[in-house]
Amino acid sequence: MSATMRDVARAAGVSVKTVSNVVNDFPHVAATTRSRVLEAIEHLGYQMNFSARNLSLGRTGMITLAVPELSLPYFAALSDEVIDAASERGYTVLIEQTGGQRERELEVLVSARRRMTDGLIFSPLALRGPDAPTLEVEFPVVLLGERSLHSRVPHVAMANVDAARAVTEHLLALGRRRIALVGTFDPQGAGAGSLRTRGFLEALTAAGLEHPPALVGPAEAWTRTTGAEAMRGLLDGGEPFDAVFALNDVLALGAMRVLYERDVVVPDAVAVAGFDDIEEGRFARPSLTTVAPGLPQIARTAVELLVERLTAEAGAVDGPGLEVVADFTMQPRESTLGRAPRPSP
Amino acid sequence: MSATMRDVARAAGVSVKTVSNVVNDFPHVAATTRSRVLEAIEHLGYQMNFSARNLSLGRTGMITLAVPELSLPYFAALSDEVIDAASERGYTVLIEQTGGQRERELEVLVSARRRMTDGLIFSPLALRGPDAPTLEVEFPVVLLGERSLHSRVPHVAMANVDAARAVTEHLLALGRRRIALVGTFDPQGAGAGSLRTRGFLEALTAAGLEHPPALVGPAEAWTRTTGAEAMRGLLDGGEPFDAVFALNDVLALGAMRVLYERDVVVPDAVAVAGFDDIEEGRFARPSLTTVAPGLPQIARTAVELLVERLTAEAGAVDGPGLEVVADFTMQPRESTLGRAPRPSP
DNA sequence: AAGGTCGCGGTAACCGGTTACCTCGATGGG
DNA sequence: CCCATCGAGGTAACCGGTTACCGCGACCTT
Repeated sequence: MSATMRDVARAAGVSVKTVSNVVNDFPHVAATTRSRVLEAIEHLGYQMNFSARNLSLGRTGMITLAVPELSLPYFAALSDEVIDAASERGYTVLIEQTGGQRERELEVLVSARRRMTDGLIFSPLALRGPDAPTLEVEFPVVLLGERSLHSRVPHVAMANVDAARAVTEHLLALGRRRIALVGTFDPQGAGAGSLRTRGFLEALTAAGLEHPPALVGPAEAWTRTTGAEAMRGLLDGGEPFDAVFALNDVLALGAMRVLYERDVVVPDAVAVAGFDDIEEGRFARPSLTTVAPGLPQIARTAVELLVERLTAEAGAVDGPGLEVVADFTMQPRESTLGRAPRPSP
Repeated sequence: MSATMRDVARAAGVSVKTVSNVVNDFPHVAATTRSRVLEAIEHLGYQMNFSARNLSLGRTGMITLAVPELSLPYFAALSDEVIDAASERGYTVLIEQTGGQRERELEVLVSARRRMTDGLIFSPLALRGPDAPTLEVEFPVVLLGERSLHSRVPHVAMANVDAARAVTEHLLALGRRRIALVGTFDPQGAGAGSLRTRGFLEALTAAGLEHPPALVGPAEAWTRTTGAEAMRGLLDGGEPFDAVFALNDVLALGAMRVLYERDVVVPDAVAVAGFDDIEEGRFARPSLTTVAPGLPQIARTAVELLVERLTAEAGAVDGPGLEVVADFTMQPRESTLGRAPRPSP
């Protein structure tokens, strides 16, 4: 079908080695030879066969990014950033959707598809401590999430506890005292939700407050729909509250929608805060107070760490469970502060 | 490093052909032989080398999906669906972001990275009629968009004109007469925006109305931010309007945000409608009237058409510029209808 | 002028699968 | 009882790159 390196070599009157030297920008090629080869390539419309190169080199130049679901804005934004960062380093990204299901998350680690790539950036949702040994695989892995899941694999983490505490302190500083939590209440776990819940409880405790169990709107999956359901449950439960901390932004947006439907004014009656700083929140009505977890930094760091391991000399030993924690930034907006006063014209 | 097929063959006391027969589920393998091979595979922890298989087969089992940007909700949802549909057919998806820039869109067609995959599902934004010849490539391509761009490549299109006419008719039926357009006004072009604009103008014309040029809020890129800017321009322009048709949902959401900031009540003073039916619109305040372009159908059809071409016998000639148009559905919501009356308890 | 060095490029083995072609033994029909 | 047929599995060429190793001429050194 299409031309091979041998064809090019023949056409240019050189050997395949020389052609290879040219296409790979090797130094020792005479200028005249180089141009002769390039001309032959142009003439024949030669395109390198990547499967052959990959087989020869023993690597593919691709990495897998495993996320729960692309239609969740946070993961779409994450993928966007990872693709760009990887692209800058010459890597191509293959996205795997796990749906946040434990079974599918485990499969990502062993699937045939994974073997087409050199390494894995993994954002697990359902994996628990006991699954840690499964992460002991023979290819480089970088985890997005806390080290608590596994101590020997590099992690890029958010400051979940600190950021959640900051958000909660923000609500407390505004005088809110009965803060409902939207999301799974599981302060003992190791996932992002558990850590954010811990930060939330820490802030309450520091303020001398307790958290009544009735002020939890449970949401297993983190979507707008489950956020809405959780809020309906809270409102129907009858326990009064003057603020809501949702474990992420889509939950918060789902909750805000229900508050609107039930004529509960935000933030006058109930202040709402989320987590993630997805763009949607900036344009919501009211705009959503949240915390930016440093997504660009997270994506770039993850790619850097992975590429570092991919290109490491055989002798290079990776450090003892490296963990990078990204910087976070509070984003106070209308859903807690209220609407900015309109300048009178 | 890791075991090869030859190692497995040796361990099982058979030939590589037999191992290959086993792993590929060939029929003529005796049960005892099969189990012996499987045992050896298990024992050695054998994993197939995909680069070698790909080289041998001349295909990779991967397809490229080229979209403008993953952080745009519509394309995130599209990617989600395409990945799942491809996965069901045994294909892996590699996502390429073009940023909607013509240069990068053209590069997708020739880039080294593309050559790692067997085919391309392409959602171009900036390509124009003159670029059509570039689409004449030697690998299968399925375009998302109208056939107008190129007649010999299969297309999966939305009913852009009809759907936009339907949305506009909906606004007209509600008594709105001065409808602003948010997005690029270019009824002559071939892109989605132009087609939607045509449908919009058709509906106006049919109602005996003209469209004053002042009622255009231009937005080159289709994002919340540009939608907001366009709306500011419209409001500052002073030309009164009682409705807005935004060429897609994120534009509409950006516009609604500005209407809120300027104390313009939606839909009482201005009704707003979008296009795409992204989930965000269902949870917006007010919820966004829009039209669902049949995204799942589009994604599945595109994958089907591409896979069909990838697996086609050499003799199979593809039809003369196949075009599939997905079904659309109006989604009237609060941004045009107003808030549903609360049932009194 | 002989030997050394360096730049340039050729030859062929190798990466790890797939598969055309072939062999061999068992079964069955005449 | 012999040969045709068929199922099972072996052998080796091939996919198209990379690269270790080697040869050769030109220029430099002393």
